[in-house]
Amino acid sequence: MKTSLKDIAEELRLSKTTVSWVLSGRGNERGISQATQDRVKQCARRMNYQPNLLARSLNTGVSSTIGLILPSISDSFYSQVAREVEMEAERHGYSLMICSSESEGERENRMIRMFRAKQVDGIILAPTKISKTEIRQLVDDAFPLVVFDRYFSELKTHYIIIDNEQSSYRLVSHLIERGARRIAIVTTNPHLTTMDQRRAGYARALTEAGLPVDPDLYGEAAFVGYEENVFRALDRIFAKAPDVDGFFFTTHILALEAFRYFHGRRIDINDGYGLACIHEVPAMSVLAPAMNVARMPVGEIGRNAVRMLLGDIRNRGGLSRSADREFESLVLPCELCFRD
Amino acid sequence: MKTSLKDIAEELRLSKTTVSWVLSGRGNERGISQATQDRVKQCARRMNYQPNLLARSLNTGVSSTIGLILPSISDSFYSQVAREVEMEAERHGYSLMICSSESEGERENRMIRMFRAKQVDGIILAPTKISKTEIRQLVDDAFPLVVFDRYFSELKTHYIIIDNEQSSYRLVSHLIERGARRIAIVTTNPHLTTMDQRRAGYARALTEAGLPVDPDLYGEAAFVGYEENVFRALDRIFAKAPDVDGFFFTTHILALEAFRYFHGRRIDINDGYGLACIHEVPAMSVLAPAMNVARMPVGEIGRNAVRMLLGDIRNRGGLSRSADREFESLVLPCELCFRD
DNA sequence: CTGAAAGCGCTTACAG
DNA sequence: CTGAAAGCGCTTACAG
Repeated sequence: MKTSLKDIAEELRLSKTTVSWVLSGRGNERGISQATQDRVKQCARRMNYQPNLLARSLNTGVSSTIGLILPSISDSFYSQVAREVEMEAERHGYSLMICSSESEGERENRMIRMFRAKQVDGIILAPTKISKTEIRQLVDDAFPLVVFDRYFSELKTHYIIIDNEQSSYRLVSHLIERGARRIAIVTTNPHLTTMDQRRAGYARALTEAGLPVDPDLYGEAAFVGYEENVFRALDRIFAKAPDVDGFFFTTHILALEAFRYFHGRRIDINDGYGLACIHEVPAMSVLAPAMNVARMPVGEIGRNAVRMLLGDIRNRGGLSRSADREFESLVLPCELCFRD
Repeated sequence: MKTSLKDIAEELRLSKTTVSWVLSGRGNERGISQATQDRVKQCARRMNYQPNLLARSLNTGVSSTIGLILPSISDSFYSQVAREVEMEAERHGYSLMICSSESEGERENRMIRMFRAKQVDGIILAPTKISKTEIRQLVDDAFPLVVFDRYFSELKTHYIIIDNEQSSYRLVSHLIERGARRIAIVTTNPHLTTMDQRRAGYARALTEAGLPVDPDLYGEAAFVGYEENVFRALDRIFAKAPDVDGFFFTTHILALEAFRYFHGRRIDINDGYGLACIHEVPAMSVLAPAMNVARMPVGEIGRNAVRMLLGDIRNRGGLSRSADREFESLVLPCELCFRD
């Protein structure tokens, strides 16, 4: 049998109150005699007492748990963020429930409801942006929430994103400096602000350099079945713009898939092409030593998300749903690595 | 304010009992009039009622939550398993708490205690094998537990591993068939059974083919700081055995690091070397099209872990700590992809 | 210095 | 057909 406070109290012929004070470390504060404290602690150890945190949470209204919802746990970017969030949360005494929305709006809604029902103290979320009914509900209820990677301009939330436009701009500008004139962009889901901003940065770099933004150099690969889509997009680019001399990939996944394409088509990408990509994976430095990358600040994202969320959690009830709540928006710069 | 059963009961001048029956879907079973049921459901919707699952769990002793402890969430193998576990758990109405032990024994112990305190119904664990005090406690308490990736021969638990010896044997045998005679092994943490078995498979393949197991062809890279360690190990192999004509990497991480080495040393690994590796990452097929790989059955691992665990959870109390409990040990085969 | 009691929000025998 | 009551395992005013 599991031992409870009551068991210890009965064993020692004390009240649950006393046992509770001692075990929660507030024995001195309550002026409980050292002798009693020792007896209680020893008995707890002997009976291998472990507090039931569910009961504590039900009583205090605090679960010391935060919920993290990711579009995909197995994606390297999100799993790195998850790691940072977990470490930082643990440092503050919080543990983590993790769910994957699989980029499905309805799943995301379900996860949010589930987390609330399980009484998490707050939620960190990389939204799918497909359906936001439950997110809106969180906002309305002033539920502690931090959104990252993507955000909603029309919703009042804390959010953390990277400087998509600026990083893209600088990467592409670098390619231009290095002599590229016909730079293709390979991107995905353009309806996401993230991707839209990256495309905008690409366009600005070209325009500022007096280069045209040529639709023939635009490659789009829908996320579902992106393997073939990347191939198709690249085939189209090479057909319509055989003079292409640079590639800007808006995600690491697209870049990796492109490498497979180049390899299959026997194109030596490391010769005569300017290359740039958002987010880095270990293999990249071998696959394309000359690839210029914008490194996602996963540590900053994770740590800041937890910091913001805990700030909100502490303030709960205080400001609560007042309209003049302060929302922090963080636009983190990527670290740019120029390699060619 | 959050609405509770009591709020609905008062609003409708019913008892909490009635409301509870209706909302838990057992209204008909309890013979509650349709009219009342409708009123309750409508009221719940109107007041945006969400049950407090903590309270339910405290009452029923079931949290419908399972804990997953991984050596590292951001490693592609573990994060893929996490994804499978989450999907399968969700299918059965369970949610997931995830922690990373960072391969530290004490951290692992802390995580286990925390999960128990938070009343998870069971734990799935890829152990660090460093300190196992809490794991032993789980076993003693007949706490639902499934161990994967590594296991303890001296501990009675369910476990899931892959056929490390056999897969390694077949990979290396394949290299031999293809003509390699001086095959090096690059491995890590030899005290882990996993790695030991892989080394054993390598040795058996050589021995059966009448080839010597040459210490000069043995490369070991400790996990901490493995970047430099891999480099050092490979330098040593090339120095002592310049006639090396094949490489067997016991993990994808080692292989990726080795590619960086080869690239730095300007060695064309795709020419004249037999290559094999356990676990596959997307980049590999581009980096080394001729790499033979054993694919980890992440789906099988995840699904079976959940299945075994749920079996245990259902039986709790029944067999409980009886010594004649049945333990399932699953040795899953890897899918072998021969590419050269 | 210690304890009796109420309460967190549910579920579930038991009673009528 | 519906309800009063006890209990899950804690915490915490309040009292003495």
